[in-house]
Amino acid sequence: METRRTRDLAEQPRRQNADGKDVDPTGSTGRGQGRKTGKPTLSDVAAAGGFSPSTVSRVLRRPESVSATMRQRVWRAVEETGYVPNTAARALASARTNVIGVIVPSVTNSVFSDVLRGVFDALDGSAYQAQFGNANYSHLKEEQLVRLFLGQHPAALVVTGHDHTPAIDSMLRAAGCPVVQIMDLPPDPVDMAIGLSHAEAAAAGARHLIERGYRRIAFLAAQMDMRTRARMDGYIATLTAAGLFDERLLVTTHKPSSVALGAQLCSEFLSRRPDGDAILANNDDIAIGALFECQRRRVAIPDQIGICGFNDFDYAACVHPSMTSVTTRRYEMGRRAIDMAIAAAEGQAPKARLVDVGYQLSARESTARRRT
Amino acid sequence: METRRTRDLAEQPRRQNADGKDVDPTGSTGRGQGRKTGKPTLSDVAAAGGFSPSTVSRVLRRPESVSATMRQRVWRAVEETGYVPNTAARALASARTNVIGVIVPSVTNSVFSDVLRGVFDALDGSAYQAQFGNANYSHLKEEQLVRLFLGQHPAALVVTGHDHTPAIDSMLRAAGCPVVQIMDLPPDPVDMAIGLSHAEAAAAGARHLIERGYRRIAFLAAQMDMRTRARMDGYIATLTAAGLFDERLLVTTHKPSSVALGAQLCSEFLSRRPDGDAILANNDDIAIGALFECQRRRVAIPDQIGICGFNDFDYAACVHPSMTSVTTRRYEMGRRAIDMAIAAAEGQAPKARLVDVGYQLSARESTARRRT
DNA sequence: GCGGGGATTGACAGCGCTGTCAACGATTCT
DNA sequence: AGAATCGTTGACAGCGCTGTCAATCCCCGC
Repeated sequence: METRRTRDLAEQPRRQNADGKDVDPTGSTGRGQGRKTGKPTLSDVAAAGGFSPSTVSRVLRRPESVSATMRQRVWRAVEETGYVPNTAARALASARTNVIGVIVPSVTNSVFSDVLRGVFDALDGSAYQAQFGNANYSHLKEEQLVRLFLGQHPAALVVTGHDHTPAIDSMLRAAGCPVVQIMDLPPDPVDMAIGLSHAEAAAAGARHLIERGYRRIAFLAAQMDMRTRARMDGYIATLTAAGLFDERLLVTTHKPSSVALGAQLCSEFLSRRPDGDAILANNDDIAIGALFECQRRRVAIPDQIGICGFNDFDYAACVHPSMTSVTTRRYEMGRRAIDMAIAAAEGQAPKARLVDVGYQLSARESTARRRT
Repeated sequence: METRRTRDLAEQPRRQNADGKDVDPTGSTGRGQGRKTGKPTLSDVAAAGGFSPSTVSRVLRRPESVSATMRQRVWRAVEETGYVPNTAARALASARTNVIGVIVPSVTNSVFSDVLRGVFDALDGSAYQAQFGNANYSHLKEEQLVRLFLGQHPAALVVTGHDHTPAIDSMLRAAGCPVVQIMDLPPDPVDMAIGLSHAEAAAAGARHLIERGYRRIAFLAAQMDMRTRARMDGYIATLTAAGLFDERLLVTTHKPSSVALGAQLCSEFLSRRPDGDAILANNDDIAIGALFECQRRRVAIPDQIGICGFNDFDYAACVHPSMTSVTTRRYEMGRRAIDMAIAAAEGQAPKARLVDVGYQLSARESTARRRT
């Protein structure tokens, strides 16, 4: 803190007394300016307006419990002093905060940036704020974050997925605050959950490809997290049922998902199975990478190879040829998760513990093969 | 809080006394378990181990100021009680926090998700955490956020850009904590800044197109924020200097940037200027949207139209034809901004107040026109 | 063998706010 | 008119932690 001494503008009257005499223009009993931070406190406001700190607190917390005249006077005093409540003091005294912890496995992944947008929008205008944790697809990191967040008495916690370690699971179940699991439909939700069945969604994509006449359908996936596995399961089940499954159709890696990686996986598939005729991608970035790779190789889409992505990012509809994808409601999950968390934090009984936001197959040109 | 009663696992011994008698196994003077939250407090740890709360606090804050034996005993007691420090109490007592406020204009925009990734990585392993604010490209919202964040005594503040309102500017200058402005090179930094000259970077893109023989070069832009304007200025200056500027080459909108919008802007340009031969896009999503639109119209890239994007997102190199773009170091800005903030928060003098991370032109196929 | 100095540890008073309870009119009811 | 009631406001004791200052102890040199 030595590095910069910005002048403290002291926008408000600061009854500083360099000579030791107490200067209190209001003549009230307030204890004067806050000693530590220099910022006006509740008592300063009370002193300035001539009422008790309790009243000021009340006006700020539950205005309806104070008479209209008093409310007006307090508001004026708050403005005059430029008072800003001290979050830490409030949290300490009330043993609660307005912080909702949100833990996602990645901030880079477009999937989660859509979720975060929903979160921000839901929070906007509410009295709550989010604290984000990036678990980096690591259980260890997730555990640290849950511990850290819970230590701060959050109003609620939003976590991604349901494949927690036992330690995390028991911490969540003992959290003492509402917990919302997002993205999945856990069989045994900790508290509340909002998501979709990734297995079913992927199965729908696979079924679509089969219906369009494709037979040798690869599954391309990176970042083998739980949702990816669930999608793979849905894919395998569908292809097996149709008598089309073959181990060599699975092209996966543990590296994080990206467009470049999609191109790579596509290359691998085409060299491994030169007769391959379709791709079900675990994510749109993989799908679009595969699409570009096909274009580079002058492989015709959708006639030689059909491609179905997953998630339906905004560019899926824009590429040429436009890309078929399984649409997921990521924004909605983020938004409603926070709505549910806030409602629960305020004591409302949840309308539903488990919300299925579903999915939707958005068929476009990349799978529009003429039936064979 | 009525909705769910998760059992409080009370992982640690909780000297609860239902019958009113005080049960204190240690026989020490500690005041027993915390009444409010039920969680163990500093005094509980002290009581459990038989030393004073001050000592425990010291071991946690500045271990080197305590004897090795004591340190060991305290650590053991902390583990036994499962003690987790109360952030609010610490913040209140010490009038400081370990929170670094980070305000960005958008979380959806890939530009900022890269920055955030840098922020998360820099924070990881440090004792600090971030609190994010999404200003939504609104000065009003930004002002609220700055006020809100500053009210919480952050350890530092990271803000985007430098076109703040006077109110924000004076709040930042009076912040009393380190402030890092990112993305730009402000002529008069509030405190510290890390960024690049968007005008120069865009000028480099424009120069590249001119060198490649393009003459009727459009500037496509959405989300007319300050950086977009700076880029437009760089573009205009370069084209004007080359005698190539024409108002009708500017195709802009205030809508938020997206791939779909890029396609739209491209359409508009092509219909407005059927003779247009190149596009300098303000952002890669605009550029890629334009590229797709050209493909849809069977306009040859790079021969009929050359396209240069901005930022160099990971897919720029993957599309077909691969896309020329001006590379910016977004991850680095996020990462180093936090490093600078932490260093300053810990009293170190900044190595530099203004850091220019530069840019780089990544020439690829989309501008590889045979010279005319 | 005793005083001085440094290294450790403990005591204590808040940090700014909230929740609880008491006090105080102003009504309303009997 | 007196009692009971309601609606408001104020007093006060912490919430759990830290910073400061005082107390204690140990080691050394004279």
